[in-house]
Amino acid sequence: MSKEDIGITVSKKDNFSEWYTQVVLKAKLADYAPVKGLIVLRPDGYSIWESLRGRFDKKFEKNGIKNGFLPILIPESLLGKEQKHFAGFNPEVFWVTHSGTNKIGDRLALRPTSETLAYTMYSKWIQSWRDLPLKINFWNTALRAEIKATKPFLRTSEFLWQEGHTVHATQEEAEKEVMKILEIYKKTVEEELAIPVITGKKSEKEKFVGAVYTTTMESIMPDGKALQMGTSHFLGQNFSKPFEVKFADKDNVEHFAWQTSWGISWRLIGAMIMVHGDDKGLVLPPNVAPIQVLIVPIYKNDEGKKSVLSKVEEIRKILEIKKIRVYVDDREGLSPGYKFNDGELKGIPLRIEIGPKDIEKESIVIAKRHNREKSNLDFSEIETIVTILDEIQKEMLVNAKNQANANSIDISDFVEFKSKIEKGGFFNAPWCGRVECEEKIKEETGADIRVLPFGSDDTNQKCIYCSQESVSVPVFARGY
RNA sequence: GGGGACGUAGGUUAGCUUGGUAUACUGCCAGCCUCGGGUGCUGGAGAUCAUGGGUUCAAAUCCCAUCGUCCCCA
Repeated sequence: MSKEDIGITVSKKDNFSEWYTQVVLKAKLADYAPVKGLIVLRPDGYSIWESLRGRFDKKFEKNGIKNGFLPILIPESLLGKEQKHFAGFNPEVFWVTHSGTNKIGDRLALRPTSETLAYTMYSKWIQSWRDLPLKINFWNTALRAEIKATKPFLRTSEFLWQEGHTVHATQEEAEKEVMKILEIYKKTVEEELAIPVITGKKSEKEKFVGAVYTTTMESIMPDGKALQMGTSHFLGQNFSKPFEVKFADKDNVEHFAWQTSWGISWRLIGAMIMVHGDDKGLVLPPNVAPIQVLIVPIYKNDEGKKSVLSKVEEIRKILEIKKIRVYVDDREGLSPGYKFNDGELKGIPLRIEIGPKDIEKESIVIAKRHNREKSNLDFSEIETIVTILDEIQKEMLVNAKNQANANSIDISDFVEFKSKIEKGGFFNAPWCGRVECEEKIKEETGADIRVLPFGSDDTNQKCIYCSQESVSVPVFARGY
């Protein structure tokens, strides 16, 4: 590896896939595990996850959702109880067949998702209307054997996620919950990760196996491909019936309950990398950055070192009182330039440079990561860094929105659709609502219906494929 | 589902055609020098050449098998 290779060696524009992998590895977010399709999360990567998790937990808690923990093994007999669900997941289930040298009769699945296990428990816990609603969230991992090419965070055979499972007395309440969760997801992703999303429903073909319907949030990546950012499912009574999740109502009549399930995964980290990163490496939104401010002290000799470092300490204290996460890079034997590049590779949102010249002028140099702008800031204005970080966070969302808009088009001609899909993008195209057309479009273009955005019903147009009357204008795209 | 590439030090890799005890850079360690955009010098540690078998006086190199990983396209 030459010196240049410490950093990112390909441009995001020319080789997106390679660029992405390099950022993940070189920014030390994750590394490949010795088993195909699995990755190891390193502290910088895990810290982002923890931070995101904290933001979600706060909102879940406000909504009356508590955290629990489920074991990882599910007996086949349970997993198979809801047949469509089982058929959907079976091809990618890892099975545990032995305990030590003994063969296990009812083999055990490493959970691909936990509906069947959770609802087995729920049926024990719920007897009365007084037990409802029951709202539990689980932070864990799920395992799905990926045959397709894997990619850190985006497609791995084991992934970190949360799966929430709620139970309600009425259909109306359950459906409200589905929407409430989707709103929490959208808000959190936009506010914390600075990634705009489009929310709506999945088509019948793309919905979660076992759900009545699936709501989703989708984002467009810079390479024009769509990424599913999170889903919230209305399960109706599809699971409560086979799993006997039922309760006695006030009138003492027994009813099957209404259920929801929903999840987001560390894919969100992958999305964040893709949307914000650049040729210098990772770019982190301040809200989730493990380190928000990097301070690089610059000095020529011991005397300069002393005065610079004491000033640095002063600044650090001011920032820490303001609850800003600060790291002083006082590593010996490394040049400032090295430290600048290192901080940029890791995506630290704001860098402070302070040397003898600055002490003299009573100011510091600040460099913003997201637009790489440098400017001066007086000692007396250090506290405004709180506001600056806030502005960065907002600017990143605006930039991402512009990027997403530039990648979305309204389209009503299939020939044009086919010719333009190669370059990627979100295509808003009218559709008749029939699965045959959906399948044909997928077959001929590789694009599927990512989302039927809320409010996209439209009967005044012609289906882009069959020209029959449209029912809506979904977002078509090729996906990850 | 289809196709391709690869496995040699922590990382990237040379050597393989034509068999003869492994090359460099980077990273790491120690010391010195430096420090406003990936510093320089000196010294040092680090490799059962993926695994198993075969051919041979001799295998990273040739042959067979196995395992593993990555990438691209639908």
